[in-house]
Amino acid sequence: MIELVTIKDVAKAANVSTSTVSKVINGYSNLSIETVQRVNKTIAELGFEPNITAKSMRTKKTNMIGIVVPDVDHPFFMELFVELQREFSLSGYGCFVFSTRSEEVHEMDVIKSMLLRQVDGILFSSVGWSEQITQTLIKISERIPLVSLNRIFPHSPIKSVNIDYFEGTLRAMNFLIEKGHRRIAYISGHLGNVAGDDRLQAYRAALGRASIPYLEELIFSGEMDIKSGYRCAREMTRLYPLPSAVVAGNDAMAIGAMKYFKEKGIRVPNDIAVIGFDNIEWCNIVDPPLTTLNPDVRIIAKRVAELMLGEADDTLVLLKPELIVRGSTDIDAINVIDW
Amino acid sequence: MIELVTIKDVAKAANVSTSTVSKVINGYSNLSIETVQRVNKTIAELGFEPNITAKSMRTKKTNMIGIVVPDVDHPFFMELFVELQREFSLSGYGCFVFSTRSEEVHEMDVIKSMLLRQVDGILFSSVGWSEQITQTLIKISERIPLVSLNRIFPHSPIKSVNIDYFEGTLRAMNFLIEKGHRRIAYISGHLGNVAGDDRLQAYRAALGRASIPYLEELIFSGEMDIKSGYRCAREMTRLYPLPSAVVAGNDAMAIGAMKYFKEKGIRVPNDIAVIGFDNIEWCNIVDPPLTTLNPDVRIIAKRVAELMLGEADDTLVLLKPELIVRGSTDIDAINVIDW
DNA sequence: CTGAAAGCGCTAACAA
DNA sequence: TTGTTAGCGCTTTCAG
Repeated sequence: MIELVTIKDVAKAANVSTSTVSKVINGYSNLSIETVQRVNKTIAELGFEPNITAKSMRTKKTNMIGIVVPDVDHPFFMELFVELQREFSLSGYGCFVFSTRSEEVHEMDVIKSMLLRQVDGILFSSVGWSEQITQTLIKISERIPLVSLNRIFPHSPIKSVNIDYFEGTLRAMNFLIEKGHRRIAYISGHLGNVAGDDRLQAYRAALGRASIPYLEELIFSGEMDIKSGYRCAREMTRLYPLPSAVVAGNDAMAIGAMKYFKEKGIRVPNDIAVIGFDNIEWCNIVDPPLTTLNPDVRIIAKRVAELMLGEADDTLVLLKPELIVRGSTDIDAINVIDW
Repeated sequence: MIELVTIKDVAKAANVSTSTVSKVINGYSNLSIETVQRVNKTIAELGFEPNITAKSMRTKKTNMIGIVVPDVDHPFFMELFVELQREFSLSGYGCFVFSTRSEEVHEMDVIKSMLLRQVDGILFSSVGWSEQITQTLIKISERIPLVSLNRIFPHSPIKSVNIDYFEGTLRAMNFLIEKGHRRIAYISGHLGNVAGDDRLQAYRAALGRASIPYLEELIFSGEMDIKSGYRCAREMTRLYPLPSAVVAGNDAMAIGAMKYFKEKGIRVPNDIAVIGFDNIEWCNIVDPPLTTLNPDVRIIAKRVAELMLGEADDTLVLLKPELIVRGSTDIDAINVIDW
């Protein structure tokens, strides 16, 4: 089961050369059936398992994909990681995850350790726009497939899979505006971070189209986590009048905000409607269930794998998230769960 | 930044032999200061990075740890993984995660892929008690360090880190009994799974000590996830009278149960008190916040790393979880969050 | 203190 | 159809 038998041992036992064994292992065609059978039998008998490290060294392929996310702890990236792992394992690849902890300073370190591990491909989810990192990534992409999540690198071999945050946020805003909301707050990710910017633009655009003035005071900014949402909500309650709705850059912040509102007796959605982004599992657990945009992690993972493994010709994928209406915006939303 | 410069290039450029470069890299002592400096300078100039694969091949060490959990999706294992990764990276190790999806049938596959990847150590969280797996693990443990989570392998080199589920459950039960609860339900993990058994025993023991009869009808069993908790709660409401408290094998099931109660207008803790196990982040988010047992993931990760890397002499670690009282058992629990 | 040489386990021309 | 040979990039005796 667990041993140290090498290709050499197999060769000797089967009375063939090591290269023949190698060919059998790798399924070459020009081999006599008889030989193949004999070698396979010996392999089974000796319990031989090819040494992947040695193989990697020769072929310069590790069959490992590096996945870089801002935050492994975050439910969205967690769910994404699980799907990616599933997806890549279908093609015989393993996955490493690395977290930049949402800080640009860590991005270079993470890149270094992946390169050190000789990954065959990288999925990179950027935090910021640092020129140095950008150049490094472009350079890397000339050697190994690099797919970027939610950031486009023009004029480079870097392909990208993007959630259409603009469209998503627009949908959320239009939904609220159609319901009559006029005073809508926005809880953004860190401004200047990749995670923050275009969602906020969509917020502005939607207001513009509805001729609602953009008010600086309605914009809050956090770190994409529950705690930040909670804090932003606290800030928000200093406003008078309170906004009638709030859109958050992701579910975690929306959930944090809902928590604060609940503590203060502010009712969701009666006093304030809330919309998140990501459709993480917890949207269904919180009370009321959270209305959100669903980017469909499964599809994302599939597209990423396709681009990475060269199974698709696209170089840029843009995924439009679907609005999922639940109790945090509609008091009588029917939230059927098939449990 | 990203290159293909080898030890050979460095050697040539620095006018030394490859073995000298190797020695410099690995910090050998018997080298003239002058040489070391020159080599280091060249290394920097050429931007040389040692090829870890080649190194692994020679040293037969990959510096990778394999982590096997029943379910990566599960918040508890997620949090554990993050901590383990942090902990092991301190010693220069990377981590793979593998999920057995809580099914014994997948355990062997997972073991195989880890072995194929030549991991230097394994953390294994068992699902069941299969004899075949047991034997395989013992065999592996004779070659590489194997640490088991929550399961003890007597008479083998397998060390283990264990959460004291018995003690924890006892604490939960005693807490409830002291508050006057007599009719206490229990939501267990799958019986026959490692995750299920001793917690249920503690439940029984606590009842026994308080001279409360054990009733089969108060025992429910699920799959350790939210959905299961929800379903068990649904079953439970068929009972008359409703139990005044329920203890769940983990937080996810407790949270699922709370969700069902909420939907049915059964108030927690007024109508029924709820206690979970794990102290995952979401305990603070749900409403009311969930009383639970805290096994301290951070400590677990630390101990695991110690045992794995041979930094501790223990062979068995037993961690007593602390009861954290929140609103799901005490209507006026003060749940201070330092947000 | 430094270098030559052998080899980790495997693959891939190239020959036979 | 099969075997010979030459490494991949690094470490590690062992000589010098």
